[in-house]
Amino acid sequence: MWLRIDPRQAKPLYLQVVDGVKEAVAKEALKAGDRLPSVRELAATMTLNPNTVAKAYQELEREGVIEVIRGRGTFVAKPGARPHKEEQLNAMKEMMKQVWVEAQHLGLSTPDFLELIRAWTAEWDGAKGRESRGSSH
Amino acid sequence: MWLRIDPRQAKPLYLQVVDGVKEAVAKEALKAGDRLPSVRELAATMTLNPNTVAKAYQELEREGVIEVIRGRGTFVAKPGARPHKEEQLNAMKEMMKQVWVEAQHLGLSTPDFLELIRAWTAEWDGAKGRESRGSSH
Amino acid sequence: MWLRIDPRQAKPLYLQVVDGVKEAVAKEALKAGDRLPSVRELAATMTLNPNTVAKAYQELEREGVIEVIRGRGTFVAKPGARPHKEEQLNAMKEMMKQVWVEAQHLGLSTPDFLELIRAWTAEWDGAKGRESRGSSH
Amino acid sequence: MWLRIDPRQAKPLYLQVVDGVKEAVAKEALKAGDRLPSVRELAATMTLNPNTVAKAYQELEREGVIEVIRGRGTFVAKPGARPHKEEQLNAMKEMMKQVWVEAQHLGLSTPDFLELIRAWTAEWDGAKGRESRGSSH
DNA sequence: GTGGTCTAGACCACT
DNA sequence: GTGGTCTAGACCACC
Repeated sequence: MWLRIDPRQAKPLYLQVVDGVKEAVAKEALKAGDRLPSVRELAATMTLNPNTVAKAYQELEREGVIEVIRGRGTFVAKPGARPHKEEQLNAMKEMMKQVWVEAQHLGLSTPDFLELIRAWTAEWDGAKGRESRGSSH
Repeated sequence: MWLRIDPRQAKPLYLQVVDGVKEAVAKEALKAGDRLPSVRELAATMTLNPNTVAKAYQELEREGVIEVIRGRGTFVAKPGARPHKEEQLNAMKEMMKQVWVEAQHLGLSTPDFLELIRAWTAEWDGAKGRESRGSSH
Repeated sequence: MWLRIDPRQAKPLYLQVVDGVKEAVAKEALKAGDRLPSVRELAATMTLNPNTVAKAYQELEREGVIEVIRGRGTFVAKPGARPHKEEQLNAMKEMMKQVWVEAQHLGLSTPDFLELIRAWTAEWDGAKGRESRGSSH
Repeated sequence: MWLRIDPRQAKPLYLQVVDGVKEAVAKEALKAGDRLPSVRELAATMTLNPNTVAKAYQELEREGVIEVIRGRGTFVAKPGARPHKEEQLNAMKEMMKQVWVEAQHLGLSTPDFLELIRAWTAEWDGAKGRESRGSSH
């Protein structure tokens, strides 16, 4: 399964679902057109409240990651046509700044920092397609 | 002032203070040994409740960013001797993964992604010392 | 009840809660997976302010003694995987040194001192499981 | 010098002085009849406020560790004749219980725990007389 | 003056 | 229902 939920984490459950789906798509464990489990199915297999899953799906749809077709199911959307590009770039920069601040406090030099990121992205890129059983977290 | 608080953001106020101080230290707008405003002062200038500031300062002390000297005030700690290095590296990787996932969804290629980060870090590194005004957030 | 709070003691109330819970876990009056009273419940039964209990619970979570599951409650964590082992051993040694200093001032010989500790630990070990009533404080 | 003060520690400065003197006496770096520095001297060499040192000396006198002879100075008291024996034994047991609780949380077995204490006391006993330049803390 | 603790009471997000 | 955050205002120990 391309999703792992841990109720002990501080991150809200619905957000874990959102980020988990997005990660699966990024790692190509889920591809455009793939069908997602129904709200009820996912809730059952992950032992979540259906409301929690529904909220996650709503958020994913709002971000343009998935498409809900009434009566047919839920599908991974085609890339492109993502709304809010501007917003998301800003959010990304903000998150990136936080990462950078942490790196400074850990005493990482800029070259070491960039090299670390290069290695990590290589790892994640390498995981593409290979069913997303990821080393991290 | 090296701190900007926005009560409309979703991020809790005390966390904005924590991250703001850490960013100021990373950008060297605050240096080891510098005295921070007292809890009451900062609360007044930022129009926050003193308890909110106190909570932020306690968190910063736990992370080893600042040192509290009873009855005398709060000071930026010397770098090095930061506890929890392992955990913080893991947290950093987790955050970085999220950034990477977002980048994938924005359709950024890995080289473009790395170049973007390189440019951002150059910008932040360049801000060091220059009293941290501008560009961010 | 496995907790006794005395507002006349010098020790802060929230710390009494923290230490009380840790003692209950050590004496196995609380076991891994057991649910703790909710913040409001404990506050009511102990006639404390909910904020005080919340602060204690947060500290216990930071120390890895309990786990908070959002919207569901608070539970005793599994042992092992306790963070900060090193620091805690140092803190233990420091406290132990204080005990030893006191013993010297009371004129206890080292063998007498060790025998006293042996007896006390036997007493506390013996209390395990037996619902933690008695002897203490 | 048999005293080390660190204003960054959470422990109040006057208590650091109290405990430092008691430790020096326990380790026989200070012996009965030895003259202590005057309040002003100690305050100057330790860069403390004289009020802080005075408070510490008062507490030490209350506990029967030192004797102040007006016009002559302050001296380490003879052992025996310590007041509050009962109290102090209780306090010791309470502190010891805390140490034991921490040990339980670190997963130490009772024999390991006792052995650890035996080793530590041997170390401190061994330091007696040798000018108290101690490994710990 | 400093930070630390505590109470009271409110609002919110999450499940 | 749960815990998390925030405000307001008080008291205290320490320096």
